[in-house]
Amino acid sequence: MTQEPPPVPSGRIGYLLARAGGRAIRNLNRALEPYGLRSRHYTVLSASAEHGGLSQRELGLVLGADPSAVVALVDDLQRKGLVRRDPHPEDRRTRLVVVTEEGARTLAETRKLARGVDDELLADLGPAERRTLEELLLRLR
Amino acid sequence: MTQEPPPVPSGRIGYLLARAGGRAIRNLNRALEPYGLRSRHYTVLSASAEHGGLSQRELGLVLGADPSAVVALVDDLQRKGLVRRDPHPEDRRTRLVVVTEEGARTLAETRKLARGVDDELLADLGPAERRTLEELLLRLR
DNA sequence: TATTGTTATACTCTATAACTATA
DNA sequence: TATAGTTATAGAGTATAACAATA
Repeated sequence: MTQEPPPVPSGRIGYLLARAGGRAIRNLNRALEPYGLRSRHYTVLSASAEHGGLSQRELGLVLGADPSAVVALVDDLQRKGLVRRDPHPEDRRTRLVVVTEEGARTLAETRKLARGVDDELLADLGPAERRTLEELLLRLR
Repeated sequence: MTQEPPPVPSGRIGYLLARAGGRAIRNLNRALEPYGLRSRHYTVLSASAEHGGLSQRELGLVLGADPSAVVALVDDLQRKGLVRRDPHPEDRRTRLVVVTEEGARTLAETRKLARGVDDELLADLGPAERRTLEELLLRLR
C-alpha cells in the first residue's frame, strides 16, 4: 500500500492551471446549484454587468467559448429573467446582453459565493501573494 | 462596433485559472494529435514515469479524475504499447501502471511539446516570475 | 465492511458545420 | 464577402451507480 501523496508532473504549468481551475469551477458549480446556475452563467452575468452590456461574440471571447455555446447560456439566463437581449443601436445583427434588475440582485448574491470559492482555494496564500498570483495570471497568453 | 478588449470579471481567480488552463490543455491536445494522444494521456504517462509505476487510484488523484475515467486512459495507452498493467507485489487488487520502453521514448518526445505549450503561455513572464507562478500554483488547495 | 478496478450510462461541455440576417 | 447570431449534432469529458475480486 503506497502512502505518499500523489506526485505532480514536472514542468507543467498548464497542467497545474487546469487542475486548480477545474477544482474552482467544480466548487463554484456546486455552490450555484440552489440558483439553477453554473459557473459559466455566473461569468456571463458578471461580465455583462461590469461592461453594461456585451454582444454575444464578446461574451464568447471573455469565456473562451464558441459563440454557439454562448447562445445556450444566454438562453438559460433569459428564461430566468436575469438578462435581456437588447438590439444594438448601430448594428442590427448584434444583440446586447444586458443584466436585468433581478439579474443584478442574483449577481450580488452569487458574487459572494464566487468570492468564497476563491478564498478557499487561496487559503494558504497571504494577501500580497494573492495579488501577485492574480497579476501573473492576467499576463498569461 | 465595440473596439475594447473583452473585460474580465473582477475577483475571480478561479475563473482566470480555468481560462488559462483550458487554453493550455487545448493547445497541448492539438500538439499531441499526431501521436493519437491527448493531454490527459500525457499526464498519465508523465506521472507514471516519474513515480516508476502508479496505481490507477493514485493516477485518478493526480489527474483530479474519477477512477472510471482512468481506466479508459490506461486502456488507450496500453493498446498503443506505451504502458503495462503490472500486478502489485503486495496487493492483488491493485495494478501498477508502468511505462514501457516505447512509452519512455514517446514521453521524451511529447515532453518537448508540453514544454513548448508552457513556453508560449508564459512568453511574457521572466524566469523569476515563472518560478513564482509555479510555486504559488502548487500551494493552491 | 471497505477498497481497487471495471463496466455501463447519463449528463455536461466543446467544437464544427451549415444556415439567416445583416453589414 | 464577411460577420453576429442561431441550430443541430457529434465528440470529449465527467460523474454516478453497480459489480467482482480482494483486503
